[in-house]
Amino acid sequence: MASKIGGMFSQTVEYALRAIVHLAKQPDALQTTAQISKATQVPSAYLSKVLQTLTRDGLVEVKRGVSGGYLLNKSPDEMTIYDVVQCVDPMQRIRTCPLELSSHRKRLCSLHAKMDNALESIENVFRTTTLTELMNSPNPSVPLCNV
Amino acid sequence: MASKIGGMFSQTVEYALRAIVHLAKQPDALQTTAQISKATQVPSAYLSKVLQTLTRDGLVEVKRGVSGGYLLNKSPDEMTIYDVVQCVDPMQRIRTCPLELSSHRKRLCSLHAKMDNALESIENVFRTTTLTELMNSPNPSVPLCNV
DNA sequence: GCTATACTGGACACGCAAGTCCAGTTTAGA
DNA sequence: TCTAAACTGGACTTGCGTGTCCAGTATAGC
Repeated sequence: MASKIGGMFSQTVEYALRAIVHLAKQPDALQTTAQISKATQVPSAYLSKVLQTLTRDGLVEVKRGVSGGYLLNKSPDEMTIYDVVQCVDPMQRIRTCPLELSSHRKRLCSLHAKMDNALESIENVFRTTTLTELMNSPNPSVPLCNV
Repeated sequence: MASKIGGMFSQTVEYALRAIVHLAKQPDALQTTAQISKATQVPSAYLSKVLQTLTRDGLVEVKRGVSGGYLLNKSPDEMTIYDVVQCVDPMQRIRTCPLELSSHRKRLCSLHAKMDNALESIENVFRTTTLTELMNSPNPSVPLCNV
């Protein structure tokens, strides 16, 4: 079992992002679980669960039966990393005191305020990165593509 | 069992930070596990494990036996949130491709580069926040203090 | 030195994330 | 209509994070 990415992101988030990026790169051809699994190296039985989650939230579209498969359900420039993360393993900003101290109800203490700052900065990165940006990055290594 | 803070930070990190902040506020008196547990509302048996970890890395000092307890081992302005996090539940920047695709060895693909950006921004917040800053924040709610 | 206080270390329990497996359902195409 | 391809849903396993408990050890103070 692979452990968490950077000690912060769940394995499921990593898998979902790989799958979504793969679908974004194949806009015209339905991709079966087996195909996505091969391309992304995500275990296929588990990938199947992840794709079900993505389907339930409408991020991907599914066609069952022979010659079925998955398709991205939006334009890649309308979908962000944040959308994917929120679908499979939602991050929540800290809005109330985890200790439920009454005096912290309205305003977080400095500790939790700082932790929430950290979450906010992640949220900013994720909300502003579309799939299109991931694919068109000047970075020479294309996601998932071993060339 | 309480779940993860913001879906990102482990419960252990939250507990360790509460304990450290409590110790920072009591620079002159050894604090027993029971005292810290009461102040921070961390289950004492588990807190004891967390304090052992903090002790092993030298963040706190322990004195055993009668009238023993724990003490912060550094000045509060020399210890950051990052130090505590790295001690109990280290975050690691993404430096190599989680898929181990050979072409990604030297340079992360845009997806993992973005995820690492997110980690970097957390790291920045945590590295630059000392315990002193947490205690002297203009924020009216003092950490852990229900007043 | 005795004793009560307090930490240490190991064993154990529980729940959830990750991962597998399979019987059931849907559907294109022959 | 039959069949094979492909997704669906549920049961099951495993490992780890969280959390408990207890016997052992260290030590201050009498």
